Amino acid sequence: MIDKNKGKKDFTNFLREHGQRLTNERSVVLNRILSCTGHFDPDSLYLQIRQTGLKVSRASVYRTLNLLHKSGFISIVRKTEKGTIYECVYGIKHHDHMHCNECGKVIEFYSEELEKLQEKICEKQGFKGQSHTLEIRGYCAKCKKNMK
Amino acid sequence: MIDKNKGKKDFTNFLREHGQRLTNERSVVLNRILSCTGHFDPDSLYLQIRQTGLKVSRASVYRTLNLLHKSGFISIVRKTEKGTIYECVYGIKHHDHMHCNECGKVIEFYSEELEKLQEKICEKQGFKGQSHTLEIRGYCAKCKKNMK
DNA sequence: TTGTTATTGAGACTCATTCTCAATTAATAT
DNA sequence: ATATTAATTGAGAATGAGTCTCAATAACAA
Ligand SMILES: [Mn+2]
Ligand SMILES: [Mn+2]
Ligand SMILES: [Zn+2]
Ligand SMILES: [Zn+2]
Repeated sequence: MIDKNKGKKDFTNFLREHGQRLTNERSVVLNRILSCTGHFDPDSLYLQIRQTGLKVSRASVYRTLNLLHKSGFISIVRKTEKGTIYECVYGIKHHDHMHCNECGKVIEFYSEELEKLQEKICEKQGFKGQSHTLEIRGYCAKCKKNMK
Repeated sequence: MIDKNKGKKDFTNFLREHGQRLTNERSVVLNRILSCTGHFDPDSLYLQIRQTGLKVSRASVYRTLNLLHKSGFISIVRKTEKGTIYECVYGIKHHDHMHCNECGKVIEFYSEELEKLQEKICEKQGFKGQSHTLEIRGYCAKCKKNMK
């Protein structure tokens, strides 16, 4: 389970280093994304927050998401026609995604071998890799079967 | 070099199969993207076309780019705040990208080993991979040096 | 506390992309 | 070739995710 107190402390430190403050609004958004298990989009997040009775404006949600992205708490899963999809990566093992073109299902996977190979490829180019996004698109097992 | 005639034929076939027609406008856009060596965005493409004296509306450029994407002539490199960046992939060997966070340089690379490994990983999940996008972000050799 | 400065929120604004619909054009039938 | 039918185009309006403005407010340091 994710340690929210540590998260709060880490985020505060990030903000401090940039001359910024931990406000109530930022704290609310932070808490919400630390509770998110899956992928999410800004507006759903906003609505979820409002449903709990807390008041944070859309502008602040967007602003905070940008901060959380810069500080590495969340990462962008993909950008669709309808907006950006994020996921919380704080205290969560890195993984990549497969995306079913038919039903939209998302499969998360991790391969040590794949990570190592990417590092090797970066070295060959003199490139210092920091992060990466790999999305494999195609058909999940179920949809694959239904196609015949 | 890319065979534009074959390209035209292939695109026409795609359109026919969908009850659509190869118009002058679509032909102009197709020709332009087949001449593109690097990455491009819709509006630059539109302006390039206008500069050659040809008349194609923005709406048609966008519409045709969508068709070219669906038919596999172009692929989306990345979506930025400022819009979508495409590249022509017709008759061009697949590759992935490294992106320098500092200077914006883009390195294209290809690794047979990486492709094979991805296939293996897909099989393990019962997933039928069709396409993928891998973007590695970090620092290019030059920027890496300038950081110290 | 007090002073200083960052932050917030409502709504205006941006701008890439899509939509509308009357006029036009490609493909097909006669 | 000409008429028929349906797809396509373009100008500009519309959409909508995300950003910006700025007066009011809250965080923080002393
Ligand atoms: Mn994920
Ligand atoms: Mn490329
Ligand atoms: Zn599926
Ligand atoms: Zn660089």
